[in-house]
Amino acid sequence: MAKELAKQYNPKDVEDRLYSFWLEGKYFHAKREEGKKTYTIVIPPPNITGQLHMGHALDNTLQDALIRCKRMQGFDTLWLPGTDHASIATEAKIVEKMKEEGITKEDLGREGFLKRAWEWKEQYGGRIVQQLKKLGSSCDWDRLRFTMDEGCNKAVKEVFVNLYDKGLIYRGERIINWCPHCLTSISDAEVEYEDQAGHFWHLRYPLADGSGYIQLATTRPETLLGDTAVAVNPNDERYKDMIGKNVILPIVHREIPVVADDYVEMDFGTGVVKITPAHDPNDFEVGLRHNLPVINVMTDDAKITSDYPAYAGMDRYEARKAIVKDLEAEGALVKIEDYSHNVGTCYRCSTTVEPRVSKQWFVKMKPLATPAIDAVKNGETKFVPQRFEKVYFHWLENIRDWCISRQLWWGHRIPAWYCADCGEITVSKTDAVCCAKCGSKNIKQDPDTLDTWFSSALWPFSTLGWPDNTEDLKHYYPTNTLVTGYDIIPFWVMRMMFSGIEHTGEVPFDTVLIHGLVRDEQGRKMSKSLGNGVDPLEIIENYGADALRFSLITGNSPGNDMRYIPARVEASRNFANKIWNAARFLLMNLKSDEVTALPESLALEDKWILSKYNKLIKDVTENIDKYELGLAAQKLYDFIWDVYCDWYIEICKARLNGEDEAAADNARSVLVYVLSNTLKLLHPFMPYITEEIWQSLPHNGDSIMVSAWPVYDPALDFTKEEEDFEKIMDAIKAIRNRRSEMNVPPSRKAKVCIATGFADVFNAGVSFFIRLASASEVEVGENFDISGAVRVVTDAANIYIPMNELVDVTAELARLEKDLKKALDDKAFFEKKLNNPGFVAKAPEAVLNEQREKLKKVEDKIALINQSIEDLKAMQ
RNA sequence: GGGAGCAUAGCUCAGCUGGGAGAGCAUCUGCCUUACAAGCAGAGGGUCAUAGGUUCGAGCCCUAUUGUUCCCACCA
Repeated sequence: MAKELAKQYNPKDVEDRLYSFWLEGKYFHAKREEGKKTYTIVIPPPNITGQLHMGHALDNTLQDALIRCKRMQGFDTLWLPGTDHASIATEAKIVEKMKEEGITKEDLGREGFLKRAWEWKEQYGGRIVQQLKKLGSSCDWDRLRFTMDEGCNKAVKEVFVNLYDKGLIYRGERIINWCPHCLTSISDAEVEYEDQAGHFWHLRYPLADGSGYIQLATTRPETLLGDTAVAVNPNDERYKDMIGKNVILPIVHREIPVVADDYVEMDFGTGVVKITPAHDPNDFEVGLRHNLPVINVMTDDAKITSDYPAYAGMDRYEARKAIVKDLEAEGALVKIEDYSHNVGTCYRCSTTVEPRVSKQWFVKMKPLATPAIDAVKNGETKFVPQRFEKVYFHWLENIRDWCISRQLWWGHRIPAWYCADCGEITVSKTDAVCCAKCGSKNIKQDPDTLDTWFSSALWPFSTLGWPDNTEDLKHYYPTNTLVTGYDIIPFWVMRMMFSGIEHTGEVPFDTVLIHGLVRDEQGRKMSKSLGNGVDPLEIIENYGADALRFSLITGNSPGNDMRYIPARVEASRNFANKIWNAARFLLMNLKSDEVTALPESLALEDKWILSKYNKLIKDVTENIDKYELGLAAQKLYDFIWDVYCDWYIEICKARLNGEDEAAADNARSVLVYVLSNTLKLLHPFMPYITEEIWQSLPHNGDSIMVSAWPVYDPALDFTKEEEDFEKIMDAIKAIRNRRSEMNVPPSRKAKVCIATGFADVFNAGVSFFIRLASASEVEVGENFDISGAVRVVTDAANIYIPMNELVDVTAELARLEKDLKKALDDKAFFEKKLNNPGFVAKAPEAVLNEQREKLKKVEDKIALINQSIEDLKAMQ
């Protein structure tokens, strides 16, 4: 048949064509096959505004590898894809775009804005899906979901109402994190803290009775406008008699009390804290304890309110300057120190968060957190690597109520209506038309939307049809593996866990596979502002999806960050090319398209490769089962390149080019058998090239992706033959080594005489020495009486290469002495170990035997070297 | 302040339940050997951060130290 393939693998000729082929074959589609075990992954839904980045590439490569493997192993697999509406991120982008056009949200109104947002979603929401396809992701696209589609909306309302009815959702006036740029509240998890250089302003507040001053320090002097007390520690002797007195707030000249509260550290600063309940979470708590008034001094965009005409309209930093100046003028400023402190910023826009008291909706977390903690503690869900459990526990154990309302339009609108007549709140799954209490039609829906993570928290079951008890839900829930980065644990993993347990009574997945970040070459986080992001699509364009996938899978261990190193992608590309060329070689030598069985009579080398391949199946399968994908991929790399290509193909050339047609046919069968089955093992990692080659080789079935995963076969365990063949390999390596040391070019052939006690083994390998060890002819015997030969000794043979003119007996002796010394050192090493009574008594039998065998081999080798040395000496 | 990760070849990193240290890239030496120069055959290069400990045996387990990265945290 002699098919002609291009000399180099060209992914562009292959990828789109095969992806279409897979789609047409509906191989990605989950069919709900009765009687099969299920395996389900729900995708971490990428933001509709997003573009594929390296993090997605890694995350989805891992998922695809797992799902493809399980699919081949016969599971009823579902990889459910979808996208996230990403309320705050998307709304910010749209607003920004509108700004360029000179329009504001208010210009459009809610309806108009949402229309625009949906248009945006239609335009860009599909982009990321297309990009995931370029990676080779085998998602069930027929089940593509969106966090704001009809089903997810239904689930969101159901959950909201359920939690409200149980008293787990409430509305309250609390201090929350407010982003003055995004103009919305954000949750604790959405605040990122960073160290910022700032100042410490030391101030003094005069006591109202004129008996002196109290001195304190602050990093935010502008909040002084809202001070409603100063606090000291109740045990602080210095201030004991001031407790209960009043001080006069500088500038504002309002009298405020001195209160005693444990929150104040005596050793820090002066031991006095100004209390601004409206603008600091701790002060808010102090305020609650002491019934202090809450005075909000800022507008929603962090400008001073009109209550303070001198500063009204100034933003918080302008106001700070002005106030400091005024404090100084009033003599209230004692000194200014440089000070570095932790400042909360918005995780979306990096604006400094302003703590603010406002009326928001909250989820009561404690009752939900406890079962979620237990589920991981008792092993219902496990983290891989396990250490990430700590992050999970830490968040859940210290959790505060979750602020879920957002002052945004793009998202799930809160299903609560307020009655203008009686003030009752009506919470309903369906749109309310009248007040549930008084029946008044004068009701208004809450204008706010829900935190985007509120809907993602339901993702593993909302996408399967919940709250309806659909076939998919019955079949595929709970899901199996959740794959995500460690940075998403508090945002998403934790919330899916408590939501799943609360609403379905089951954990949403049994395993959370955590991976790290993909960093740039210098180890920096990839970011837009640094401009150091690497575009996975560009890499696919240049090197192919398989090369990208393989380099993301190998060379890192679960949970650890990795760097993107171009040379590694190149190495993976080269690996793809290597496989490609191995296949080309086979195709050039095959005679038919028919699948042939393994031959009845296997040659030594056939048994060797089959045995190696058989062990590979076991190793790779075990590694994947343990989520050690990097190890599995590495083993495949080594097997294909070093074992199959560098040795087995080379060895087979003798038979393929030989006279014996039957022997050549046998070689063909084994070559095809091993390659096409190894391709199956590699398929989860490199789906395209494996499919392309598998299809061009003799095969049964339509696609490698639905072929059966190879299984370890005890009948292919040829340990004895493996050892025998390795005797030949050792000899070939030793000859090559010695020739290289002596700078003998491969073109210079020489006779090889092998003195060995394993004559039958070496006789079976004669042709290999000719092809791989530059032998002109090979003679195998027990003893040779040759003068002036180059000597090579292995533990199984004494090899003579008569290249008289090259032989320098002195040099030859020196080499042998060197070999001998090494062998004697080895012998001493093993003897020492085996003479250690502790070792013999306590080491496991297998280890003992292994060491004994190694000793035996080295002793054999020493005997052979000694013999060779004596021969040479006799000739001198 | 609490917690976690990392420290192994010149560089980037593997090393699964402890049994004589590995890969890719880089370097050096030979090779266009009719699958592949994106290749083949060889070679050099490591006190596995430091100090203790457990063990017959430690890169791996324990303790401390140093350096580094990250996460969390209310010291104004």
